[in-house]
Amino acid sequence: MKRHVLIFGLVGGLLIATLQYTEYRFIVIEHSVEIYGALVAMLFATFGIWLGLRITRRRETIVVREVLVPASGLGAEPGSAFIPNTAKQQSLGITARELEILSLVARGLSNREIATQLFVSENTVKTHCSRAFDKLGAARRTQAVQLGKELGLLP
Amino acid sequence: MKRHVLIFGLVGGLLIATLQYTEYRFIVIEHSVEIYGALVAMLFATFGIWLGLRITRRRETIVVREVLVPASGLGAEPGSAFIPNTAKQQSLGITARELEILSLVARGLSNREIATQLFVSENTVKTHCSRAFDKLGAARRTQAVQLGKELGLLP
DNA sequence: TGCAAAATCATCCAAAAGGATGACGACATC
DNA sequence: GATGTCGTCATCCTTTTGGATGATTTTGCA
Repeated sequence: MKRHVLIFGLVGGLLIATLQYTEYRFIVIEHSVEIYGALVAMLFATFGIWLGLRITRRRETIVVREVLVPASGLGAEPGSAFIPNTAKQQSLGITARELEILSLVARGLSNREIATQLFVSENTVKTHCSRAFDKLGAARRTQAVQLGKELGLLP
Repeated sequence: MKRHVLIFGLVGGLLIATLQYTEYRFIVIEHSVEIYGALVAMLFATFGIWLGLRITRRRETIVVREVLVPASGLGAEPGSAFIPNTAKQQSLGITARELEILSLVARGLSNREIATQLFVSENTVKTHCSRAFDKLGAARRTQAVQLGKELGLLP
């Protein structure tokens, strides 16, 4: 991958150099600038396409998908209950309430639904969400959920 | 495919025209030809790469092999790679593309980020999302992610 | 080669979510 | 009593998401 960029820079520099050199030999021709433009455009277009082909060559993927029958546990591991990472929570300064709301977010509830369920206003939910997102470094609720799961804050 | 060639020609023509036009205004600057060359080169290189990436998108051979696995834990098992529940996916009529976008949603990406990453427009992402949500019976992306995980479609 | 499914893109509109900021009361702690 | 944290709520504004719908293109397959 890095090699390609190198080649790219090389070819670019070479072309520029060639351009500068040939300028003094053929610039006398009328409209040669346009011709230059077209030439360079063609060259780099083909090169770009080639590069695109190169770096995406590994598209021929054979995907073997194994289908498993959902016999017993669907997602829920029997016997092992979720244990929240309280240390991480504290180090991030996430309050219990914020985590509670975060877990409801993770369940796919909207702010309004969460507000109804917790008997608070939607604004309050939004505030908690904002603070939690901020502490997690998330910009969206989906991202917050993902981070929360990665950090062991959510099941 | 034909449209791409058209766009190519159009951009090319436009660039040449612009070149010709600007020539009479800035050609007085020393070494502007080189600058022109570099500019045109850059433009067409990016365009070429884009085109290359576009036309070589997605070419995978999917081999669905039905293997019955003693379904024990569908949750996060350390060391074992995630095996998507293709049966469930098919029964819900969720396409590969939709699932692909769904997995990016689950990673916490916004529609715009997904669009950028997959080289498609934001509208397309939204369409895929809508269809996937519809098939999953989800009203929100967070809910879709949760359902997707419960159904074994997402890791 | 022609059809059907899938993918792509667009527009319009409504709802949800997010950011910034201020405020107020309850409670614990110093 | 002053201070600080937490939970609560609000307003204003912007961005993101979602829904509905239609069109075009690409692709896989019979």
